Amino acid sequence: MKNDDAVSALAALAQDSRLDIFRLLVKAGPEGMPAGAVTAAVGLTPSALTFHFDRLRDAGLVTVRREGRSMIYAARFEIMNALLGFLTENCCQGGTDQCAPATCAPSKTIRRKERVS
Amino acid sequence: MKNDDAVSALAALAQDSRLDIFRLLVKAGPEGMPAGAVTAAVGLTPSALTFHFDRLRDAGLVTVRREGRSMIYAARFEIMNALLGFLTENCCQGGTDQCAPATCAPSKTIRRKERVS
DNA sequence: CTCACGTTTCAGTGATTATTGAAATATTCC
DNA sequence: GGAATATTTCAATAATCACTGAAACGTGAG
Repeated sequence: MKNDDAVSALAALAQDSRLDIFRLLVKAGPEGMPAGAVTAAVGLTPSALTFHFDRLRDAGLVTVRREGRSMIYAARFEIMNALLGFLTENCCQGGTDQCAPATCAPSKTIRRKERVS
Repeated sequence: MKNDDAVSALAALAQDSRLDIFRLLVKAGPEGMPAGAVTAAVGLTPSALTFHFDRLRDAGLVTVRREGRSMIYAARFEIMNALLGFLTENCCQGGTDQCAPATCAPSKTIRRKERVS
């Protein structure tokens, strides 16, 4: 992942509603979910949603496909993964073990106290 | 790390010059480096630099201290770490192993030629 | 004290962002 | 075909952003 790609991915996630939207899509898994369901969940107008989806899509973080009259959006985990890789590399070049590897696999095993939603 | 903190950290890094600046500070290590050195490296005016430093500082990603007439900026690795943790958690909740843990520990093995001091 | 240095503060500017509401588009059902 | 549903497109608007240049501030040197 190049510098520019990282910047657009970061920019795509650097907004309240958009981060919410992406988290929803991550929870929805590779199948994705229809735009309407996201609209209902985050409480924005449909056109505002389209605006945010476009930005996420430009950054490569989501895909979209039509299914009947619905548009199904889905997270692209590979890109999110690439972003994490980029950040980890750029965070850890100090060489002084500042970034513990433990930080990066808390999803299933370790449960932190900072569970906020 | 809360949702809002993540958004400001992401926003702080979601900009070309600022990402460059932060990477420089990461390379500089916990000691940090004076604002002037950063100015010279990224080619912006001093006031533009102050603008970006402020944003990074608001997000908690850097600290600053005075040393003589210089202001020494340094990356806060703990915050970057917290951001990575937040993103990893929010990327991996799909439960389907989409985010391999392998992505997260490339720091020590690979050494680049970009040794600058 | 005065000067030079390194950096910040401030006012101003053009570009981008998030949002709204109305109209247009695509699809299914009757 | 016509109505209903799901979503996008478009124009407009207020807020925020990145940047510039001039002035101010704090610090050390002579």
